[in-house]
Amino acid sequence: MANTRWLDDDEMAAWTSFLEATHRVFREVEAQLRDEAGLSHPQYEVLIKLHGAGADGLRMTELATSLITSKSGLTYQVGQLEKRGLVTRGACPTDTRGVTARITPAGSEALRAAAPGHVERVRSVLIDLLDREQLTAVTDAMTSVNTRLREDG
Amino acid sequence: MANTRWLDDDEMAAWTSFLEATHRVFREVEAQLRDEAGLSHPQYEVLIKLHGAGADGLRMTELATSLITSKSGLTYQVGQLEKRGLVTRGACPTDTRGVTARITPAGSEALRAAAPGHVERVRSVLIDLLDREQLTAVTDAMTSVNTRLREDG
DNA sequence: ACAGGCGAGTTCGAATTTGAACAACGCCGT
DNA sequence: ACGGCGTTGTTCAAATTCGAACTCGCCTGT
Repeated sequence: MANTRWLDDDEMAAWTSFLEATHRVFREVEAQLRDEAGLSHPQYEVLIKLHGAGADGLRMTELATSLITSKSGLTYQVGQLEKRGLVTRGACPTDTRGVTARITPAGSEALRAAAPGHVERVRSVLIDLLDREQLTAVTDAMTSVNTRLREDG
Repeated sequence: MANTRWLDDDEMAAWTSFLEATHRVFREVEAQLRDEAGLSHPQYEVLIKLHGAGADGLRMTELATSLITSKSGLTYQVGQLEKRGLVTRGACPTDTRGVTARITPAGSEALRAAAPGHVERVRSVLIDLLDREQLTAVTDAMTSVNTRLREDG
């Protein structure tokens, strides 16, 4: 193996600032959702995806892939949401093995109730702290990362 | 309460790309550390901080604050590292209540062993995917976020 | 039609995380 | 010196997370 290409000052600054920011942002967002909406962030993300999917719902694997989470973790979270009546599980029409998750009216309502506080917190810990130039720069950089990482899976 | 200031397209793009990227990046980094170094990312972060602190070590609370983690979580992780001989806990000279954590030679060695693979993965999932301009833009934006969020803590 | 390989979801056990409660101590004003 | 309050670090129970193993159904080649 080749010698390690250590991070130079700029690279290290990028990594450490990224690390700190993500920890801070997620801590804040998770606290807000738990305290004000009674939802964990993973649960909120599930509801958002299912809401966007409409009446057809989504297969468990599609959901896990798009949320970048483990299959077992998703099974657990969907189970929790199902217990609370925010989500239903149904058979998949085209695949006997498949499970289709759908959001319920109660789930949509929970989302409607949670969204304002959530958005406000997202603003206060990230969006509103950046000017327009920084905002598009972040989007640009993160999109680059996502595009590359989607490829080799 | 005022009407919610919903996110416009650019703002939403920033948030969703940030969300996806952080999930992907952390998933990759954690997998690398677990598989190749037998360390969790939180543990690696503890070792890094203690390594940087030198022989004086760090108080538990200082450590928790700088890692942006909960006190109880840190107690657990330091306990794990202590079991494995990578860290020691000692009384704090200036405060009877205090506990000072220090990295051991074995801990430094574990860090030396883990670092190359870790850095390589950090490069491959983030640093090397950005050009110099994007790199500084990310640092700039994340530093803004950190500076603001450190204030009202 | 059938075997082998692959994919879908769940289950399982172990490890981890969190906030709240707790015991002990420092610090400040009186 | 002392009472009261904020801190420090740990403990606790409960919830969550992960990967590996597993079951069962799809699908391709022969």
